[in-house]
Amino acid sequence: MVITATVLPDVTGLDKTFDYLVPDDLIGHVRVGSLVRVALHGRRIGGWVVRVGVPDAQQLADVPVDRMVPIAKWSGHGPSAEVIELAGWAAHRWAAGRLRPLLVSASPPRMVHALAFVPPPRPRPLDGASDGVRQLLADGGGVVRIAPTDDPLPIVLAAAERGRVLVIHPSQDEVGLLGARLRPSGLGIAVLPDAWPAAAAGAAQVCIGSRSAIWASVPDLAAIVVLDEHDEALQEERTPTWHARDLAIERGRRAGVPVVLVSPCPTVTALAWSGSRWMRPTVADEREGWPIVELIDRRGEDPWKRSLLTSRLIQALRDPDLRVVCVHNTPGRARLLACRSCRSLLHCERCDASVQQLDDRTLHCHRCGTDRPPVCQQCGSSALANVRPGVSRLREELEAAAARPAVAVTGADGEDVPEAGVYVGTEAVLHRVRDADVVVFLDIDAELLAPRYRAAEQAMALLVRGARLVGPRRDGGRILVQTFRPEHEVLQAALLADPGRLVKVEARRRRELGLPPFSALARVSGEGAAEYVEGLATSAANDGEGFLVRAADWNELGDVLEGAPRPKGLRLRIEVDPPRR
DNA sequence: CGGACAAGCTGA
DNA sequence: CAGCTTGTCCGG
Repeated sequence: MVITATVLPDVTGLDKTFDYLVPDDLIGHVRVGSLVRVALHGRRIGGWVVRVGVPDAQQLADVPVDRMVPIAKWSGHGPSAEVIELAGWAAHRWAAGRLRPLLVSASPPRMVHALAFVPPPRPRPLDGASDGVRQLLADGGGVVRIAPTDDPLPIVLAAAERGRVLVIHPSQDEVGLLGARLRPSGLGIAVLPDAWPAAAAGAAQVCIGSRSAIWASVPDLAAIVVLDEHDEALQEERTPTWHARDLAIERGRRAGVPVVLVSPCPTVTALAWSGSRWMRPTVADEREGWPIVELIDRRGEDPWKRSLLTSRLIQALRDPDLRVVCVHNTPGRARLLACRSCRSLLHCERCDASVQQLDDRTLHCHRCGTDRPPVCQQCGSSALANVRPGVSRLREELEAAAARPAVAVTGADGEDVPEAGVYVGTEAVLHRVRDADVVVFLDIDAELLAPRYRAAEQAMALLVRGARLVGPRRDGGRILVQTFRPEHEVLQAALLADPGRLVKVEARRRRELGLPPFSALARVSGEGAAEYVEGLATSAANDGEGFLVRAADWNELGDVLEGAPRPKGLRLRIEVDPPRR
């Protein structure tokens, strides 16, 4: 009896599987997920085995056995059959059109030739495990809301009581720290991706890693924990734009194991999934885990004298004992300029987009790249008002107001941030500065009102980052939020340490507008986008740079997106759950 | 993807 | 018509 293997080549652009004979000496080695080398079209290439067994009639009709060649080599262990199937689901869920990028994420960083399989650990109670989460896991898992400065370790331990667990955290740094903290527990710890072989052998009870770790192969998985479920870093930025939280939910469902999603500000997506299976701290405990939040109401300001430097902010800046971090998501010097004499907004002469000021001599158009001197094209005046200052201009103003040095921090900079009492930067400053007494959101409205369906949740996530940087209120942690919308549910949620206020409003809004998770959304862009959306079964709305495609649910969206031919030779980017729209 | 092969263009 | 480019097809 002949055994064949269906192999997906590890070759970009070759989205097709091929059948090979499994030679007798490799039967037993070649399994679904195995990495192999095969001959194809006169060359030798690597690939994944996606099916093994007696060939069915269809396979034999495609290529008769006497024309099949044997697999040339077994290269190493690859993703488990469970993960290969999950990748197949994900390919449809995120309209990947190909399996390869998903299998790359699921494969070991280096070839693994031997795995010493270890029997699964016996469930046992662990010191420090959370009782509440233990119960939630027994009931099938769900959402756990914690305060921003709460320690998630008791949640991880509660999951680990059940056996082997997969723990996902959006930040690789945080993964390393958590791994180190778990080591003394005596549980085997595999920090992915390096410890891929230990995880795959079952040698670790806790397998922990950042988003790609959701693809780790773990035998007899007993639970999955996703920490900081709200964090955008859980979504892959390249296409297919898979999300570790959604993969965790599906993986848990398929394996019949509980999934726990943990966050200080659970997303509407998480709560729509969990239904009534969610828990939160007591009101008092949650409040304790937040810093003091002060809203600075700017509504009384004269619109033509608007300054980001409110008197409350200046007061904080002038206190030499306070380390102040100011967040403003606008890089550069000035992003929106108005003429002081004729009061018109400056715009690009060629393409009409708003221009930004790079330095004292140059206005730059980000859209078409045109540079010109900083002069109003309406009246010729060179007196310009900075309606929306960028970070480098702000640094100068903050330094003057603070009467002490201020440092600008942007995402583009290198490693070290110089020591200072005042920092200003885009949201990157929240990752780059180690600690602070006060975090100031200079213009949170720009986030709250951003034209993206997840804007409110993204703004909330920023506030949570700020909260972590300053620490809980008992240690004097304080965040200042300058706004014209003090009644906004995001700000009220932070002010009252009650993120439920946001979710309630946001869920209703999404439902009414037919936005995810109550529908499915994708953005199609790239030079082939226009031609591609022509072929879709549904209409697509042009949003300037690309097209938005909507469907009732993910299954339907996947069908729609895969139902149209992709234009040959033209770049096409399909982002399902578009993070930037 | 990358090799094979066919069709199209050029210059002598 | 050799020599070269460009395009399409196909792989087990």
